[in-house]
Amino acid sequence: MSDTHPAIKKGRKFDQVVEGARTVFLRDGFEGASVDDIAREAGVSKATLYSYFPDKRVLFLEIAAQETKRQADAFEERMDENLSPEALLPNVGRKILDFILSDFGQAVFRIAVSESDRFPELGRKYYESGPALVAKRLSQYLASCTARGELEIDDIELAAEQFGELCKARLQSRRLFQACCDIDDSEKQKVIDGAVHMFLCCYGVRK
Amino acid sequence: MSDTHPAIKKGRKFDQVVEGARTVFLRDGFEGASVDDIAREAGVSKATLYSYFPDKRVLFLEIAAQETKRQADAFEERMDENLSPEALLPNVGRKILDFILSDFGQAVFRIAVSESDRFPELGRKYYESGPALVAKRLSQYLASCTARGELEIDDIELAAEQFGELCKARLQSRRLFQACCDIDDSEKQKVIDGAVHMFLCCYGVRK
DNA sequence: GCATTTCTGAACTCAACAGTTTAGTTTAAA
DNA sequence: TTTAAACTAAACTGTTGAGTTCAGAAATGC
Repeated sequence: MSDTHPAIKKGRKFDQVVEGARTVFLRDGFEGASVDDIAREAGVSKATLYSYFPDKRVLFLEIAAQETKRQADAFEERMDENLSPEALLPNVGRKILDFILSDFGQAVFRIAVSESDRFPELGRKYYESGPALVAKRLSQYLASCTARGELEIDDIELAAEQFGELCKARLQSRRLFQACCDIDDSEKQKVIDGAVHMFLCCYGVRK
Repeated sequence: MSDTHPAIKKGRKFDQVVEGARTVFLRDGFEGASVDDIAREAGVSKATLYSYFPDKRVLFLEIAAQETKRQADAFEERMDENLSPEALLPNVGRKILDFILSDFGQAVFRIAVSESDRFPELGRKYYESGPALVAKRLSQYLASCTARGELEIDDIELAAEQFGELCKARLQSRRLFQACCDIDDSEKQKVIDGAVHMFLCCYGVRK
């Protein structure tokens, strides 16, 4: 942001520009967003906007970088490795699902999918700071569980990705393709419970 | 196509137009495609194109409808209900995964995601003729397995969706976000085996 | 107060693109 | 071979949107 690269920030309305761009790009995508829209939303003149960013592309990439970072931060917190899978997985699952179904999660996903052709870097960054990061954190936790003998997993990374996948079952596509109005809480819980059950069924140690 | 609605088809180049539009729309999306491009790709003049379709939107929806139907056809064949899950699931999983990773599957998914805001109908249709259809067919099969006592499932539809989800683990996003060059066969097989194993582990009857 | 930097807004250029028109050419069928 | 329908090429209109320019207004620092 402005604080990290003060050299880039020359004026007082930098943050307004970024904030406006964020709103409009997340709402309309790259092509869909017009620079005039962004300037209006930011409460700033076009000339000001162009004094900060050389073109629309660069502005977009700046926003995309910020948002993937924001996404990464949402998952960066380490999991408590001492908790049992029975206790921890439902919470993690719920967090993943809530994020995916949130307006922000949907918007970022949509942008990443539709623009990763035009901006390959963006696709990779989204992947690294989203799905890959979650899988990595989860893998670390699962490894400690297997070390403690609470789980039995041969391919830990695959297991982590399977769990992530199971949490999205049904609901991600339903929301993405507007196949439903809204998703109530009990339905989310059913999916999470199913994911945890299936996971422990497969990788839990026999009692 | 032309044969199903001969009333719409007035001239001999109808199919060329559709074919060209298909190529360009799948490659560039709705905004990214220009009508001049389509006409050039189709080997047809713009006037001819506009003699068939009133505007770009309608042309796009025609293509989208065709492609979702094509997608549906790929999964329409009934599964052999007499096969055991151990025998059938790996094949089904492989089919799902291959489709998702194919150029066509990727292109249609990408279009559906990025245009379902502009064309809500498209999103719904994609969903119905893709994920929902697969889940439905799979549910029917799983029901017959539980009836035979080969599987033990309480929520059959959820189970079907879980299996579908497991088959995409890791590889769909990897491909979608260009986080890899290409995906070799052994990796696909590993994911499918993992999916089948997990599924049977959870829903298979104890032996 | 005065000077400097930042910002404004409105008008502008330029290119791309959707859709139309027209005058003339090709095709195919009778 | 004639005729009508289908098609073409190319020029044209109107719009939208990216990026620029500039004369002047507002904020900031001294």
